[in-house]
Amino acid sequence: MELNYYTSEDKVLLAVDCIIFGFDKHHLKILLVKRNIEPEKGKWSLIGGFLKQDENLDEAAARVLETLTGLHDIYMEQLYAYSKIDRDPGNRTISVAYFALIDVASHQFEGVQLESAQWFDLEEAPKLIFDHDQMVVKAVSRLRRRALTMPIGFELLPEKFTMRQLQTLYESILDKKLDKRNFVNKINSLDILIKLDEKDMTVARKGAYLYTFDKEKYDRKVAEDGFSFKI
Amino acid sequence: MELNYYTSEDKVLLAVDCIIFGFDKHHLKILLVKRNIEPEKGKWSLIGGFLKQDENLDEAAARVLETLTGLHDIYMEQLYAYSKIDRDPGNRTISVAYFALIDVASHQFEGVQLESAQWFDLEEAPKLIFDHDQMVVKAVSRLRRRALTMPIGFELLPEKFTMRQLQTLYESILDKKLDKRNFVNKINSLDILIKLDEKDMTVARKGAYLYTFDKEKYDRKVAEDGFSFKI
DNA sequence: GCAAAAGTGTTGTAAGTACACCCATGG
DNA sequence: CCATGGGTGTACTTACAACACTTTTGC
Repeated sequence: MELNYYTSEDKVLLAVDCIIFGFDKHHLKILLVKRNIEPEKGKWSLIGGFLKQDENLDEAAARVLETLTGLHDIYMEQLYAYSKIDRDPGNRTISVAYFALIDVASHQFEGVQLESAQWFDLEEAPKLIFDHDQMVVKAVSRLRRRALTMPIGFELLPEKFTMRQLQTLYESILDKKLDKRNFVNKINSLDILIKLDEKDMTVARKGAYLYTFDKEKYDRKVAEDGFSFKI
Repeated sequence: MELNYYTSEDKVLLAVDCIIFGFDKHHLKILLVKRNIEPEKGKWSLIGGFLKQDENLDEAAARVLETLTGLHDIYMEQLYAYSKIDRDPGNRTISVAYFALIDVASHQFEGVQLESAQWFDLEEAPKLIFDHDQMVVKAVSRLRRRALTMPIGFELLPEKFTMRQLQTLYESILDKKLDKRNFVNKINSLDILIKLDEKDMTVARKGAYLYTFDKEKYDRKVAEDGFSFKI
């Protein structure tokens, strides 16, 4: 039974749109779809959907992501609410943007083949409908800030990765070259990776050591000391 | 004429709630109201209102603020969208929180007297309705981050202020003591204040020099060099 | 003349940045 | 044996942190 106060107030359509970042060992990518409903049918767009009565925004964003990719338990974060009156010519709609981080390689998701979804290099992405380009710009900037202060880069990498992959990822996110020795020193000084007795031999004759992120150790350090991740 | 696509989708009530920060030369404060509608009538709350069809969220937040305080052209920033299903027992409502910065002293606003609104020291604020406490926590953390990286502290101060007032403001925001000499050196090295030939004689026998924020100079520095404000 | 707040520099320490060579291996 | 990318340490520079005494003037 619902009480229904505020009966005289306007109601609106509330959408979520997801900026999905991926990394394919060389470039930072975003996942886009060809929109299959009017208006703007056939144009490139972020994936999105409408909030339902029985879910909160986080759940709606996760649902939208899972519907397209089949993936769940993905890192997602609310970005910003977009509310320009005529932002969607189809109807007055407010959209709350979310961004998600997934590892392109590890997850062979079916959805991307089935739907008309496609990965784009961030620099080569097409123009998007509505205010979606604006959302992407903000998402990139948020990702950059997060990557510098939280260990979220690992969400974009496979379980096991080389130092060079991690560095390339950071170079993609920050859009600048980093010094190899300084980067390794910095990462090692954080002391939150496990160096495995295993090498990736595909990457060089010599091979390159594989590492994994030690989440337990990281969580312990944060809880115990006032440890804070900083690149 | 409206097109009305998406006709089968659920609509929701969309509210804005404002965390209004002030500074009274000693303490960081927030402005709260005694709620005058059901549910939770009579309890302390952030000021809020519902989004109307003919305005975007920024406009709604500005309207809500002006309705209570009579103030306009106030620094406001969108914080986060809160969407827990039963967050408001009156009805399913999504709320987008905004925070605002105003100078308590310079603005003698009538609203605060008329409505049952009241300034509270941040530490002494009462428990608030719904998820408003959670909003305040996030707003404080956002304010802290902004204050360290953008010149928004001046929004909370009168046009003319002393170095000590600026330092006390930062100490309130960051909730820690700062070293007087280091603080002055840091601020002066930024080179964005104008030192006036005028002293505030109420604050000490000796008097204290007054300063103003040189917004033009700041904007120029940001545009020309890659200058970035950092405390 | 003294209480009360303003004003002012230096030195040590930690973090960041720049930089070049050897190693291991598959072909 | 050589081409390729992996792996490693040091010196310099810059930002941050700690710290104490003199000045002014109303009472």
